[in-house]
Amino acid sequence: MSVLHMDFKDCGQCPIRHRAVCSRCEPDELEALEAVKYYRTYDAGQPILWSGDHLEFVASVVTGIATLSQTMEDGRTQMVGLLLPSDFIGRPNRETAPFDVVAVSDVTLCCFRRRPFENLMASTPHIGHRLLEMTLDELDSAREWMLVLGRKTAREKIASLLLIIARRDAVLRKKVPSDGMTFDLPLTRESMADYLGLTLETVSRQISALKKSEVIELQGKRRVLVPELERLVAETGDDFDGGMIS
Amino acid sequence: MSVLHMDFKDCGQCPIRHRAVCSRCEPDELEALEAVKYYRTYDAGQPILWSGDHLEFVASVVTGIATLSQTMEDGRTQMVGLLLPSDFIGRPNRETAPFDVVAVSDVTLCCFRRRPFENLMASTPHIGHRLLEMTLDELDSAREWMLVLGRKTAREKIASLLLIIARRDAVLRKKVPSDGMTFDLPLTRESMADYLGLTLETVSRQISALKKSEVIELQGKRRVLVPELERLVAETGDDFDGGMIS
DNA sequence: CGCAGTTTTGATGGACCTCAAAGACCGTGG
DNA sequence: CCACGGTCTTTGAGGTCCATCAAAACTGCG
Repeated sequence: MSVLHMDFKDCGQCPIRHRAVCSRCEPDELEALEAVKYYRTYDAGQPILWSGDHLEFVASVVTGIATLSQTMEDGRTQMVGLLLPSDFIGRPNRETAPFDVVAVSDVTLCCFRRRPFENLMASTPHIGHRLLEMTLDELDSAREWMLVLGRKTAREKIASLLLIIARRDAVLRKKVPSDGMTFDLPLTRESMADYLGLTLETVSRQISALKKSEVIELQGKRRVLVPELERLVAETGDDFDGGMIS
Repeated sequence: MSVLHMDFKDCGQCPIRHRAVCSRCEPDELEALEAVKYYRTYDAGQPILWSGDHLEFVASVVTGIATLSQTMEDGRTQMVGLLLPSDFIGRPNRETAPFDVVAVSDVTLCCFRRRPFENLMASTPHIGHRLLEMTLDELDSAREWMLVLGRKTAREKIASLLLIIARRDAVLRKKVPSDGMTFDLPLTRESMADYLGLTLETVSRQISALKKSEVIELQGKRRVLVPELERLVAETGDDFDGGMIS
């Protein structure tokens, strides 16, 4: 951990340098950002922010995975986003967090105190432009997910989630999703259920069903092999691959 | 219609001047925008954009209501957004429309050809800032809607939708939602079903049920009276009012 | 081994969907 | 004025998918 920590103290070495909110910055802008940034780490399972918390910082996810979720008083939970490396947490000009943010794996954040960040945004248009672009992408993803939540069957929901994870995983290792690929599920059955608007039992049953139909194979409980990508895509209910990864 | 048309040829007279993407612009910036804008109108029911269409313009809704939706090949439809006056359609730096846009009522758009708009955005930061702010708000709304779609019961979904429409209606007439207020449903039962991830029969049944429980009264099929706002809020499943309108 | 957390599997019930038909509303034309 | 058709809405009957409740199997770890 501390080794990594060392590594990206210098923005030039940062693993998310080319995708994060800072990706468009010129060297001098980067220097200004570098002056107000600091790193924080969270262990798997730890909360990062509670809904309603005062926002003292905004941040980029550098490593690890976090979830964005909402919970009703009676305990019903809906995950509203999956935060992967380079994704942005928080928003300028807002005092409080609108959702819960929880570290799913060990997480490292690159944080900026909110006020200085807001000032910087006003003076360096590249940050604002990139943030707009990222936010528009997030909005499209959220809207696509609304179709999954509102209209898809349990089986289609599972297939959709598996496909998304498969694609993101492929992007991370700079490969193209292909037949025979394998990937790890970063989420528990319960988290998957919270993402999909199902119960964990239904998630388990549908994964078993997809296995039985030979759409996927399991290597242990968390590792998935996709023999034929086309068959998984067919199970999502979408007509075709839907135009690549986000 | 043509009277209105005359009215907002001058941005200074525009009804959405203070909320739309142009709301932060200085007089000279407004002049530049004014040079590339033009109005288009659509009759109720007309499509404005099909998913996949080449985007030649971006636009603000000036009057009327439009929906943003997605349809699967087998016909299942999910509405992913409701576009009201001042809401923005399209996105800079994207060639094609990601969703269908349909006029629900008669609609007037203030359009900007996309290229000139993109250039303007690069030179006038106020537009980009406002668009970022609006997009972040939209993203929060979309995420809140994911909880409705994923976790709420049919009755809670209906109550949530009614409350949202009630609040937006109150904002439009510059009032505060209150006991005894009335408002019109701009959507058919089928559109409501598409918004809520239900069937139109279930929507109808749950509206009847809320009427029977005296949470709402109906004046005709499209006009709703809310005797006690608190009771409607209670039916949404949310703990309390959730911090005002967006 | 024994325990806690996670996952699977089974049995049952209920919320919502599907199919069907009747009722309400509205404009058109006789 | 009423008949007529079209659209929207309501209501009913029955079935299905998924939630709920319950218990067993698996996994990792002290």
